[in-house]
Parts: sequence; structure tokens; C-alpha cells
Amino acid sequence: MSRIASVLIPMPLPEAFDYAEPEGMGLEAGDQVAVPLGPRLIRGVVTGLRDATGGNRPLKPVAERLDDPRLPPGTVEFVQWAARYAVDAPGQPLAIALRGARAPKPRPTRVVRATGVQPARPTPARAKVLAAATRAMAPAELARAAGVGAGVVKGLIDEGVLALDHVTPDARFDVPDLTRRGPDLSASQAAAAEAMTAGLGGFGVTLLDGVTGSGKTEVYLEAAAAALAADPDAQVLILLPEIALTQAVIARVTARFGAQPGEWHSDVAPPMRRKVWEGVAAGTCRIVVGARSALFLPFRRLKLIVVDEEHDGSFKQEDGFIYHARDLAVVRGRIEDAAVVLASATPSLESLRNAETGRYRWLKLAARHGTARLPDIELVDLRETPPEAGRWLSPPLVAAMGETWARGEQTLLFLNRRGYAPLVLCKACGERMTAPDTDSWLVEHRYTGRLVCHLTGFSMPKPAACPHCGAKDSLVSIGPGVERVEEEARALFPDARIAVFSSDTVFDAREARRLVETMAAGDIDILVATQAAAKGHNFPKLTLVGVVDADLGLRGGDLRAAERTYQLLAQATGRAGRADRAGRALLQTYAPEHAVMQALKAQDRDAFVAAEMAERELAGLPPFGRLAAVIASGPDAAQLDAFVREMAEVAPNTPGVEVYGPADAPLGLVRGRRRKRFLVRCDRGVDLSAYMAAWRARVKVRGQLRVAIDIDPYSFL
DNA sequence: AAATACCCTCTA
DNA sequence: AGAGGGTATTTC
Repeated sequence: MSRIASVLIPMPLPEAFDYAEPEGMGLEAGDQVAVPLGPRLIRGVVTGLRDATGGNRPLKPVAERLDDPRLPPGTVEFVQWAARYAVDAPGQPLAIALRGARAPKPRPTRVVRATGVQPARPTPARAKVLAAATRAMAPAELARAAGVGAGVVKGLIDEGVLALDHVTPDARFDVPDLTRRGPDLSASQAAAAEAMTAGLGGFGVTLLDGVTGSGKTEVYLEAAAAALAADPDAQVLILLPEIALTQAVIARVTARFGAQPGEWHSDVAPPMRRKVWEGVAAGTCRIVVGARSALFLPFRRLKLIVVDEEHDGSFKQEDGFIYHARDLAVVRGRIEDAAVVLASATPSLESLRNAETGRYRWLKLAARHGTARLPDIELVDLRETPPEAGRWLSPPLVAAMGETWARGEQTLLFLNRRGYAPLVLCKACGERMTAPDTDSWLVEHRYTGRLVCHLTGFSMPKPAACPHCGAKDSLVSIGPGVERVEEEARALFPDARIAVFSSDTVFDAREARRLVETMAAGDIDILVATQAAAKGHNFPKLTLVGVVDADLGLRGGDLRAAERTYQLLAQATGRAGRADRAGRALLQTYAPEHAVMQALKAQDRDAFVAAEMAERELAGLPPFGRLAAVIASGPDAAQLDAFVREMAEVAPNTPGVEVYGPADAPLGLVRGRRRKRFLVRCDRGVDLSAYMAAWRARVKVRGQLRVAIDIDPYSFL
């Protein structure tokens, strides 16, 4: 009996397509195949096979089974689950899962080695080459090592004195050395590691909850060691919110296991991605450290997923396929029957709630590792001790910086805002500079002399005259960014070594590591940083953290503003005072009485969490209810209005579900497209994805209109 | 996503 | 009539 193969294609198609399996192809679920789609051939993945029963419509045959690794069943199931959850086409998460399979293979490199043949015509240059040719190396490298031109090497190759080989880069991964012992753990760490190890072997979620510096990494690396030792094929995934953090964790994994883990994020070069993808699929790559998309790798035998800094908003992917990697990590863990560890010093309310209700195991690391103490946190009331006009550092903070510098210690000035000034306006006509057809201010960057839209990526040189009224020299920079704070710090401390850490100064993983090492070595006195540097790093001589604008995150006023601000500032202030030095943190605020500021000052997370939980519970907001957002957009305002009115009319009526909107999105215009939003709130226990899918099925999205559905939204713009 | 089918307008 | 273009539809 001939069979029909369901083939999922990595494109935004609504479902898997059916193809006839040619006689004798012997397909299996997970196989990568080439299938005809319209006039072209496309890569797809077999999700299922069934017997063809008589009266089917004629199907095109599968063209070929590709000689690429088969996707394990768990990966295929996860892709389908994720698509249903996100209310998106299954081809979208499949495209993420196949990203490494489609990257180019590592190219063979050319190496030369000595053959033992003596040159017919020995010369001093040739002798130097032969002396340098102690091992196989690239021709250019050998020429450089010998201090001769490339021509000498080439001549020796032509003569047969050197042999030229094409070497395929090593596709293997280091095998973790499980005989190594980890560092000595504190009693609290050892207890947590033991409890986590006991939870291995099947699905289960653990919240590893410990203040900054309590040594969470050592603890979860012990759990990783136990998982790898328990099963020679076991694989471990460590997810991090930001690429800048991967380097530090990779170094620690490498030190712990004597083996380099697979590295996975958008900065990894395509051939390396291919190598990691194939190693994960083959099971030879046993430890992966990566950003959120690593969750879609084709693990064969995943036994442990660690989500480090689990509260971090960067785990939420906001465009394209919209998902939250922390939430999907729990799903993947369930599918693979793997243990999941969520680690944070400031866990999300979602995870705390799950821990409180007993759905997650809750492990607390109370003490700081070693002798370090938590920093003293002071609030600087900017109404009482404001900075001078046009300045951003208040007298108490400047004084503290002076004392710190005099002691030869380091200061971190934290401001979560890139560039020089967040707003440029014309003092003649009041015009605010915005990106074309977009409701978002252009941010002034002085290093590059440009005005940049952080939303769309648009940028232009800063004009000499106001583009609106034509007035010359009328553009003024409003508000501070890290560059402006750096300028001020330089004026205050002209002899101090000052650096800026933001995504503009640190654009890749290597640069991040270089700057972190410089800081850790004590070669920077004052580091002005966005959140890119506020997370995770360990700077032994850093004893003062100044938060330039503690109120910044509270202004947008969305659901999670207080929670996010608390997490970010607790994280930032937690950088101060490691090792054996006492730390100090100053928060500049106009609202010292605000609950967030009071909780930070008192270092009373529990009180803050309890108050915030109570508010959320009253309003039925997460984690007590669930949210989904609909963002409809289109270039034509009238057409969009008509569309969202129609959407509002056909919203299904379901008990426990409330639909709010349509309303103009806070960013009402982006890249020439008008935007409208709905917000859906529902009780826990409602199948929110099913509701949203049913709703969307009731409208027809025509023309330029777009509808994006965001389940469990984090951004409300 | 990408090819193509469709449906206008414009030109000659 | 046929080219040129933007848009809607289809892809097992």
C-alpha cells in the first residue's frame, strides 16, 4: 500500500501539506525532504505518514529524501506545540528549528606540512620555512611564521617539499570530562545542588532563587554534571537572555567540564551554526549555551534545561514568531521529559507564583557566597539634591564617586538608555525630531553624529538647521543617555579611566568579553552602562553603583513596569561589592516614596512581591489571569479603522474572557503603518490560544493589513 | 515566502 | 491589443 507523507514547510503556510511517498523511499517522521511547492522545490520535514486510502485527490510526490539529520520526534512535537500556542503557522517555528540545517557547511581549509623531501635548491628563506613547518598549518600562516613571502611557500609546495592538504574542519565536540570535581560549594549551594540532582531523570521545574552573588551558576553546573554523568547520551541546554552573557558562561562551562560547549545565538557564524546543529542532532554536542532560539535545536536526548536570569524580558521574542523562551522551555522540558531549572535573583512573578503554589520546586540560596555582603542602598531624592541644570549626576552621587575613586575602586553608572540624548527638539518651533512615518523620537548619538530611531533602525546625520522651520542652530538635546553621562563624568573626573558599555560600543560577543575583562582587571575606573552590562558580570573592585534615573522604567506605566524596574535595579545594584569589599548603591529618583524604591532600599523583595501580587490578583492580571494582544496595522487609517471595527464585532463571546479595544497603539505609526491594539484578558484555565485562533478565523485579513497575535505579551507598545 | 494570476491604467 | 504596475491568491 502506498503512503501519504505530511510535510511541514518552513514558511507561513497554515498547515502541513500532503505528498505521495514514492515507492521504496521508506520515509520516517522527522525526515528532511525536498518537495515541490508550486513551481519550485523546497525543504520540508515529514511530520507524519499514513496509508493512502483509495479516493484521495492526486498528490505530488516527495522529490527526494535529503541527506540531512532527521529531526527527533520531540523537536517536531515542540514545533507544533509552539505554533499552536503562539497562534501562528507551524512553518514559523520550523524555520527557527531548521536555521542551523540550512547554514553552509564549514569549508575545508588548506594546510601544508613538510614531507621530508629536501629542496633541490636550498636557500636561507626556504630553510626558515622548513624550520617553522613543525605542524600542519595554513600556507599564509606558515609564511608569516617563517617571516618570508607567500611565494617561498608556494615554491616549496610546487617542488613537493611541502604537501598541501584540504582539511575538513573538525566536526566533533569535546567530550565533557565528568571526572573533574566542581568548586567547593557553600552549605546552601550544596543543599540546592543535591536537591536539583535528585529532581533529574524526568520532567519537573525548579526555581533556583538566590540573591546576586549567591553562586547560582556553580549550583546548576553541578546539576548539569550529574545529568551528563547519569546517562552517556544526555544533553544539557543553558539558555541566557543576552549574547553578551554567553561568553562568561561558556568560559565557566569550559573550565568545569574541560570541554567547549556548543554556542548558539544570532552572532554565531553560519558554518559554526551548522556544526552545532548537526552535533546536537547527532547527540555528540552534549552541552549547548545559547540565546532563546537554542530552544529549537534538534536535541536527541535532552535531560536538563537551565534558564538563567529567567525573569529577563529579553527571553520574549517580540517580532516574527512571537514567543517567550522561558515559558516554552518548560513545555520543551515536558515534551522531552527533561528537568527544567529557572534561575534568578529576582524571579518573575509568574515563576514565584508557580513556586508558591507548589507547581515548581523552590530552592532558595540565601547567603552570598564567600564573605561578600549585600550593598547598602540609598535613595537620592532629586527634588532635594538636584544636579546642576543640564547635568544628571547629583551632588551626593558625585561625592560618592569621588570617594570611590580615591580608594582606587570602581564605579558603575547605570542608565538604561543608549546614545547621547533621547530627544532632539527645535527651540524655535518646538518640533521634535522623529523618524519618517514613525511615532518615535530620534535619539542623538554623538559618537557617530547621527540621529537614530531605535525602533526602526532609521538614522540620519544631525542636521544643522531645523528641518521643520529652517532655524539654524536651534536643535537642542533633551535628557541624558549613556554618552552624555560619560561626558559629564569626564568633566568631573578628567583623570579617571572611563568607558561606555552599550550595544553601540559593544556590538559583538568578542568586544563584550574584552570590555568585561578590562573592567574585571581594574583598568576602568568608571563604567557607564546600559542594561547590557548590568547583568551577571562579576567585577571584584566595583564598589559603587549609581543609578542615574531610577524612575525611567516606571514611566511607561504598563502592567510589569514596577516588577521590571525592581528586577533591573536589584540586578544593577547587586553588582556593587563582591569579593571582600563592601558595596554601595545610590538610586537617583524623584519618587523615593514609591513602593519600588522603598523595597529596593530596604532590600525587601518579599514585601514588594507580596504587594505586587495582591494588586495583580485583584485585577485578574498575570500571574492570576492571562493576557493576549492583537496588533492590527496597515498603511491606510480608514481601512484599518474599518477592519478593527469588524474585528471587534466578531470577537467570540466566551465566559471568562474579556476583550478591550480597539485602541490606538501607543506607537500609533511605525514605518508608515498605523497601528491599533486589542487587549484580551482571561481567567487561568481558559484556552487562550484556541480563543485567539477562533477569533482570527472569523476575519479575513486583506491587502496591506496585518494582524499579529501576542500571547502573554510583555510589550504594550 | 515566492511565484503567478488577476485586474487595472496607460499608450499607441 | 499589449505592456506595465500593483495586488490578491495559491502553493498538497
